Amino acid sequence: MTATPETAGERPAREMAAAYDPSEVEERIYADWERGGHFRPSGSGRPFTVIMPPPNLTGELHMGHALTVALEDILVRWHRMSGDDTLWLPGVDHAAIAVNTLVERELAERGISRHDIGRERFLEHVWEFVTRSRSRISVQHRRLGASADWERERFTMDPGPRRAVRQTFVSLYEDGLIYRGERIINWCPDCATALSDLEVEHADEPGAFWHVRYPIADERGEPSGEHLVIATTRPETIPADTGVAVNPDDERYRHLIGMYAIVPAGGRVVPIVADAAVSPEAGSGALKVTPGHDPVDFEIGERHGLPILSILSADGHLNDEAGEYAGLERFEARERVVSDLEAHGLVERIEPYTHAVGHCQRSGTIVEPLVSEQWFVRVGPLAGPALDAVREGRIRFVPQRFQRTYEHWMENIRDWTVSRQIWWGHRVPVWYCDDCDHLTVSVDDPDRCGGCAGAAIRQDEDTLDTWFSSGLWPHSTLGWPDADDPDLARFYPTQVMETGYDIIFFWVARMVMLSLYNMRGEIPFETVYLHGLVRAEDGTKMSKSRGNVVDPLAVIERYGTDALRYTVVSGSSPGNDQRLSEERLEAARNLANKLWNASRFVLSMIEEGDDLAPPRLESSLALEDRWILSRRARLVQAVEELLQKFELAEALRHLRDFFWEEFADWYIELAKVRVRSGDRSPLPVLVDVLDSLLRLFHPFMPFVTEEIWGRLAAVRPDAGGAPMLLVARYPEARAVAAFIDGAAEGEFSCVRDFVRAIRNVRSEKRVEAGRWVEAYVVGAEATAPAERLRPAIEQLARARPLHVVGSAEEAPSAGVVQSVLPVGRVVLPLGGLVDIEAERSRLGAQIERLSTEIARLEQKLANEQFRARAPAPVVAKEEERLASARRQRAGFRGSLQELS
RNA sequence: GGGCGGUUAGCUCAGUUGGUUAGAGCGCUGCGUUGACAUCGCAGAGGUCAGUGGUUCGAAUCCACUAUCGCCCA
Repeated sequence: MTATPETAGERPAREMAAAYDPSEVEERIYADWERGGHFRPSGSGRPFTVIMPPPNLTGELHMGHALTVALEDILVRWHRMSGDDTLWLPGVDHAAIAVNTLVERELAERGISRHDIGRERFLEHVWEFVTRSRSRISVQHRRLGASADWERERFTMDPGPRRAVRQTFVSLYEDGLIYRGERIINWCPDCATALSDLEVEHADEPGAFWHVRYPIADERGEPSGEHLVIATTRPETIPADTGVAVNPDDERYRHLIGMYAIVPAGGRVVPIVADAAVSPEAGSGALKVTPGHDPVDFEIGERHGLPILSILSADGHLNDEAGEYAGLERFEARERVVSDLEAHGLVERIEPYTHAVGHCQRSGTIVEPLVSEQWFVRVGPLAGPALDAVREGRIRFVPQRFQRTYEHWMENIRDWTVSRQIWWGHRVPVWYCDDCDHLTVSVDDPDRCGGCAGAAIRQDEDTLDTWFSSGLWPHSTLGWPDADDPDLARFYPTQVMETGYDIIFFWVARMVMLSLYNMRGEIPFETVYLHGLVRAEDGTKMSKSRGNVVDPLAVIERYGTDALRYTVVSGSSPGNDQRLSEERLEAARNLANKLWNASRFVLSMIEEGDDLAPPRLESSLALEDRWILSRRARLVQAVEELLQKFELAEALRHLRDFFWEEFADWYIELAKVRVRSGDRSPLPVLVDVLDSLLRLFHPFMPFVTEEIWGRLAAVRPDAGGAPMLLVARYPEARAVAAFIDGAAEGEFSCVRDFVRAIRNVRSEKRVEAGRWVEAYVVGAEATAPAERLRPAIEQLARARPLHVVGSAEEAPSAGVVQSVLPVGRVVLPLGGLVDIEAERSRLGAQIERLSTEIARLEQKLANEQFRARAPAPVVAKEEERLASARRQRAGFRGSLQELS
């Protein structure tokens, strides 16, 4: 065939490169979307709101963010295309401690400490950093394809959210749910601030039990000559001991209760008390009580009126209270105390001991429990409603198992330390008065004391835990506390909160508590969708210290955004971790390319004058058309159901399978045959199914689909007048349900089996791929469809001449290779290629396989219990399988007989 | 110590009301490139679904126990 001159109709395709090049497409398309204002809510339809978890200011976006963006963008694009009034509100978190530390470190490089320059100057430096960092995050989000409404972007330090923080603090204070008190808290000497319990990570570490002798004394402090052995893991805290405790039921020590002990470092005489909290099994069974530096001891101390000694300063060095150890760093002090004790013969033995040690989540430093005056949120009263909302099903977890995790935490909740000794963040809105004791707690900066009206007031120096402001995120971003904000009325409560399971307590739980509190019982979101971690290829957690962090932007450069999104989404089953690998990224890139090329081909087939109106259900439709349209309808249905159930990866798998294995591998191949013979009728079907596929795929792989769809729309504009794919209508199951055609599917699958059977025989018999072979298709009931698709079978199986016959008698039996199928058989007269012996054993093997199958089915069907209890369709199915297996076996037996 | 999750092909993983002969990607084997795609096509090999016991007509799926790995909480 000679090359024909290109027709005008081939124009759109000829512009398409032979391979999809994301770098040429993505940024241009994103700019078009944004310029078109398509990320704003449409203003009509049911509201659908997602508030984006605000990434930390500090860093580059990582794979976790990429997954978040991908999952949320899928939901958002799907709802937008479904006609909902969709709002995806992005934001950024000020990451108080992290940023404070980062900027301090930058300054330290220039030899400056924040205290040298003061609060105001320091904050200027921070804001400078904030501006740089925010723009970087924003660019990264756009590269990921996030269709978020940037005009509504919020920062936790914006005036609105700031006001929300203050209002919440004031309300909680007035309701008695926030208080200031001297309590034992977790102190990070590195960050020089208090931390909440959640910010402390426990890790088992090898340490030791130092068994130390405490001499016994009478009330005048005179040694009695006796001593008591106490095991401790932290000997450096001995100078802060203010008591010794034993279990009241412990026979060994009962006689010592009421006596005194001499603290072996410092020589203080302290009382020996009885307390049930002491476990007789732990260590020696006697406990040194250090209320200033241990949470359990703090409580024991309170019960027995023991004084609190605090020997540690903010930077982790011992202070003057530690006497001779003052000025030593805490671990140096440990060594010194131990060596002094040893010198005095007071160490009985040292026992290796592995125990859980608390580390600062940010700096990794070992945290010190110490007594300090801080602000606390009394969370108990907030936890009740937060539990109810979940138990009553008003808030739902996906996957559901996390509900139990949430409930367990809520049920055992403890007061929340919210003040931090750093400057970056929301400053505690409390003013102290130099003239009276009154605390002025106010939303607006006061100029005089609320108690005595004096002007000598000072604001609290501390700032609030970052999570305090992010806990307000679902409503503070929508305008609260301004009750008149139209966004709050329209978009609250939100529908989905999608985030990592690792921040259920930090964030999700607190959002529920604080939102219910501020919004008078209205929930912040209906569904909490939790995803897992994106791990490195070897299954380890990505971390800077391991150096195995994969940068999403680097991946995008190499594979494209759609490939990245496909990879992380297809690998994510809710709540489970996944591993990222080069292979999976390559597979995803290949899919994008396949989509591109299949589309390129379909578009290239379109000619001027082709009727491209969507196909309608008519009897004139060819079998394969009815088949693919039926399959599409089922696909639309499956995707719709799966998306509703948040089964995004499963929906994507259905899409991929339909596209690749049905549309590309079969329908397009069949269409080629017709079009080459001059039949234009497949065009409307090709175009329409491609159009649906682009729409269906779009939320998952927005760029490649938008790019192709633009070319498609140039020849067949959207019926609804959509200017771009992201605002075109998403296919709905309801609209295509009528195309479901079981008969067409059944007939087509017979034809497909015939083609496969012929290919199979050819391959087994090593017939050269290019060679045409004569073949018989024995159709039985499938004769009519086989006849109708004769040209397709010829082409796809490279079988010519092809004889379609009704029964086996009409096909030759000598010198042939046969394959018997459930619906019929194929017969290839391969003459010299046929090895009779090989053929005989091949058929024998088939017969044996079928016999086993038949025996199994017969036994099953003979079982009265099965017939009585299994549902009728299941029984019928098994019967059909049995009949089919018997037919096939009969066919093989016949063939075998004819061979001899 | 309490709770949760994983264990399915060589590797990474799907498998959501229990019902064909358990699937995919990658890898592997054979064949294939003049017409969408070698970032591809066709054909194929490969699994006692961690183990044991139980429930059931029927179990990868439900229950119990065991082993092992991991996570969270204390």
